[in-house]
Order: sequence, then structure tokens, then C-alpha cells
Amino acid sequence: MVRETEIKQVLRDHELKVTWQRLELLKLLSSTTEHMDAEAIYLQLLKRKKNVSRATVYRSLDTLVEEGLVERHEFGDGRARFERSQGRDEHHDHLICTECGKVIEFYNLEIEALQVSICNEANFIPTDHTMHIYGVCSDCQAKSS
Amino acid sequence: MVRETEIKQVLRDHELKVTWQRLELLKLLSSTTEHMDAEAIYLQLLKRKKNVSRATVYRSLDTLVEEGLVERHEFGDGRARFERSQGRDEHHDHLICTECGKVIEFYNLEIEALQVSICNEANFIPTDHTMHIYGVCSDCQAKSS
DNA sequence: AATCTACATGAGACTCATTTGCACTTGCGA
DNA sequence: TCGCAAGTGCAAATGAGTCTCATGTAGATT
Repeated sequence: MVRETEIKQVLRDHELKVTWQRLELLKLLSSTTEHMDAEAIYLQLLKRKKNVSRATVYRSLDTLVEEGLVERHEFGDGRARFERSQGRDEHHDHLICTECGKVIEFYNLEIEALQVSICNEANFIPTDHTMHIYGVCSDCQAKSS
Repeated sequence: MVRETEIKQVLRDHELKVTWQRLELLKLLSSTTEHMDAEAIYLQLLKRKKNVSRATVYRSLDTLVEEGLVERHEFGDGRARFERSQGRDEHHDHLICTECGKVIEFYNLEIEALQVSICNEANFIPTDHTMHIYGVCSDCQAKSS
């Protein structure tokens, strides 16, 4: 369980007003490892009897992403997915199952290092990167066999 | 210069009807290394006095992507970019300049190999992957300094 | 606790890339 | 050349996300 007071403090630390909308949004994202899209987040909040507006969901997500509290991912299906950021520098990449949509996170130090050297070679200053491997997860392999 | 007869043959090989729309689209994509979006492709075709409809551009791109003749990339700016596929197995990844939008391609054997071992570990069967490094290209660094 | 005000929110209109329905055309095998 | 499935054009629809603007409210100030 994620403590509300904790989240409030995080918001204050980032000089964001503590509104119940942001609070509920962060609580929701903190309570799951799923990568939800804006609509799913919106629906989940309604389900919890928190009547936010869609506009607020989008705006809050933008704000929280800017502050690094939430990560936005584009997996190429036309809608952004969001997850609560773990600690700073905890970058990770994704395996995305094209059968069930599940997202598996991974981190590989060597790949990160190679990226840096590639950028150096190209005289390119990286600010961010994404790596997505699409395929079939073990569950779906089992199902289809 | 890309020969028309060559492209016609490619279309036939893929059991696609040879329409002038597809022909022009492929000629256009074959003549450049740019990563164009659908609108840019549409405008280029108009400029060449080929009055395709936008719908056809989108539909043809879908078809050609399905056949592996064209690659679709989502760089997170809300519109897909397309490029003519090189030979099979000629996978490459991208550095994307967030200042000017330029896309630089790169290929790194080690990264590819690491991806395979990551998938093995997770018992994940990869079908495709993308790696995007966002940042500032050398030209834009020069401009801003 | 009451007041102030900059910032946040809600509702719905709007944007813009992409998709779709449908009538019309055309590539191409017979 | 004929027939028809596949391809196309147009315009309307879709759908994620953004914007406007009137209203609400967090949190600083008194």
C-alpha cells in the first residue's frame, strides 16, 4: 500500500499543488506495475468514484511526466502508456508482447554503455532513449502450443 | 535512379497489383533516405503532379509495410514516418534529433546480440524491435553554440 | 478563520493523423 | 476484350490528445 502522505510530500517536493486529482492519479499508478494508457487511468479513477475529467488526466500526466514522477511510453499502438517512475536513474527498457499486450521490463548495462559510445561516435548528445522489443511472451507461447 | 520496371517486378513478386499510385509511392521512397511522414509523401506526390488521394497514400503504405517493402517508424511525435526497406536483415536503429527532427541511422552488432540474449533469458520470442536515441545532433549543437 | 490569487479543473469544442464506407475505377487473368 | 476482385477517391467518421474559458481551490497572507 502506498501511503498518501508520502505522495503528498513528493508533490510538494516538486512544487506541485496537492490536488486530490493528482493524488488519486499517483496512488493509482503507484499501486500497479501495469503500463496503463490515459483512458484506462481515467476509467479506473471513475471506478474508484473519483470523477476526474479526461482533460485533467491528460494534464496531470503531462505535469507528472515533466517532473519525472511518471514515465510515458509509446509502444506504437497510437496511445501513450504511463507508469510510475522508480527512483532516478532506474532506466529500463521493454519487451512488449504483441499477443496479450503485456510489458516486461528489463535493464542491461552493456546496452546502455553501447548507446553512449554510439552517440559519441556520431557526435550526438543523447537526452533520452527507448528500446522496445516486440514479440511473444512465454505465457502466450504456452497458450498457442 | 530507381528503375520503374524493377519496382513493378517487386510489386508482382509480392502479389500486389501494379497501380501507378503504388509505383509512384515506391519510386518516391526509393529515391530518398529521408524518413517521411504520410503527409510529406502525399505532398511530394502532388508536387510531382501525381494526384493520389491521402487515403490511398495511407492504404498503400499499410500494404507495403505489411509486405515488408517499407518500414514504419514511430518516433513519438504523433505521426508515423516511412522509409523504403533495404534488403532483408538490414535492420538499423535511429538517433533522432529533437531540435531539427533529423534521423540518423546506425547499426550495432553487439546491441543486436545482447537483445537476443535478453529475449532468451526471458523466454521471449522477438519478432521485431526498435531502438530510438533522442538528443541533439552535431549540426544543432553547432547552431546553438 | 477569512481573504486573496495564481494555478488547477471540468466540460465540451476542437485538432490532426489516420481510418472507413461507399460508389466508382482499373489491373489483369481468362 | 470481358468480368470482377482489388484498388482508389472522396468525404465523413474516428479517436487520442489539446485547448478555451468559466469556475473552483490549494496554499500563502493577513
